[in-house]
Amino acid sequence: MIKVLIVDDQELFRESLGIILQSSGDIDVTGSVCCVDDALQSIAENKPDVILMDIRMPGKDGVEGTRVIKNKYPEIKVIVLTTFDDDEYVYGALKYGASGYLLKGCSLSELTDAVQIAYGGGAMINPEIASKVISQFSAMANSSNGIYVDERVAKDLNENERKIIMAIARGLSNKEISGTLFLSEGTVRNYISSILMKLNLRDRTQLAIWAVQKGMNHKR
Amino acid sequence: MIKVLIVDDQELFRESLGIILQSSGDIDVTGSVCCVDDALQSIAENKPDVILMDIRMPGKDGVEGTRVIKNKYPEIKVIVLTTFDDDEYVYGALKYGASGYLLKGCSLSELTDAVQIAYGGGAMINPEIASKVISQFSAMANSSNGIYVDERVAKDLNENERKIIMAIARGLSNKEISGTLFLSEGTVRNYISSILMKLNLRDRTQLAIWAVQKGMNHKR
DNA sequence: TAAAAAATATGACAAATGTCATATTTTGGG
DNA sequence: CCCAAAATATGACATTTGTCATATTTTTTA
Repeated sequence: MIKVLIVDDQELFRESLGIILQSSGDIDVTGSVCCVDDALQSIAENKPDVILMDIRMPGKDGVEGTRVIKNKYPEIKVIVLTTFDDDEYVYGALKYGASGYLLKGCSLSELTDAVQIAYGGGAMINPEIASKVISQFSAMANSSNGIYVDERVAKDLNENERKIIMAIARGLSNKEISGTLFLSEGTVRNYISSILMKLNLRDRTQLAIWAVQKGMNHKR
Repeated sequence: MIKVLIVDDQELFRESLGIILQSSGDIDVTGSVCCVDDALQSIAENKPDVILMDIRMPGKDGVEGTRVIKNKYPEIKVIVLTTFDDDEYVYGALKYGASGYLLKGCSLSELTDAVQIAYGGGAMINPEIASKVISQFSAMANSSNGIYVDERVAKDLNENERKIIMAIARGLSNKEISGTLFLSEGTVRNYISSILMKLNLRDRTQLAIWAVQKGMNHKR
């Protein structure tokens, strides 16, 4: 029996999904909660093998949830449930080690397949999503490469900082950046210094790596 | 009818696959060739919708093949066939826009599904491979970012050079690399200097960017 | 408008990086 | 064993990078 926890803020969806899965044979739904915090509680109690996690939720969203959970329980597999137009979330969740990505509109058998595949160490990605991943994927900041940046900090970088990061991620030197952005070289250096401080990185190379993985190395 | 071209150097595999697919109903195998060059010929004649391409082939391999074909015929879908331990190739092919990645050991129905999904604009990735993609995927080198390295030169980098590049792509300093690879810091610097020369790049940041985009920033 | 906040700049400095010429050591044929 | 090639090392050097304290300028706002 594979122990499964469902995390979704819509009670109706959550409960009915639970009932269906439960009746599908080799799946044991050990919990069904509405948010990440409740999930942590339930995990501690029941130690599920696989977690089905909605991506859009009030409070911590599924991406954050995946991060928190995989961080604390790396052995638990997380399958992310999403609607078709949730692009922004896709890469984040994969980055944190989600074992799959399923459209909410998938069939029951696809879902149970995904649970079993995830349980076995594989990953299931809906074809529709896979093509997005392939075409748009830029990178995963995978903690195994040592470059980790707090998303919240990354979020409130201002316009200039972003421009400078993009420039670095395209391989420009300080002098070139200075020329491009019409700032003195010293100012550019100061900006970089402060960016590195904020993101807790050591040098422009680490910054470039992070930025490339975030797909920030493209004009437009 | 979906027109399919098979590219694989093993004649037996290629021919039998062709026969099976042909008999599966809505697939029309318009060609079955042993190498990329022959494939280009066949494409010109038959304009297939989907190409099944082996990854290991003498001459141009499947990655190069995907690149060449997608470059000339972006509308043709390429599904890459691989064995389980072909990690090195995976990211390359996806980068060039492959519409799927299948283990050669997959079932016939998985294969026909994949063809249909690819034809419809989706992408099919074997669960086993998907998990690798998720855990190791690093980035797609999109030529629009200005860091270009001659593939032929890149190909004959030796073991140590690769190790150093990987280290740089993970954000390590020269001192750290020296410690990791048991070389003196000076030697590391010399290596880097020569790598930069070979690849025609200016500094470690550009090298890191390139390497990350090639997916070289992961252990093992 | 005056004060406060921000953006931008400067210069000094230490550390890291990249280049080069030149050893020294290791290794694989012959 | 010897030699030549390779891998590795060293030191000197110029440049770039990152940090910091401290201006100067511009913008915002009270």
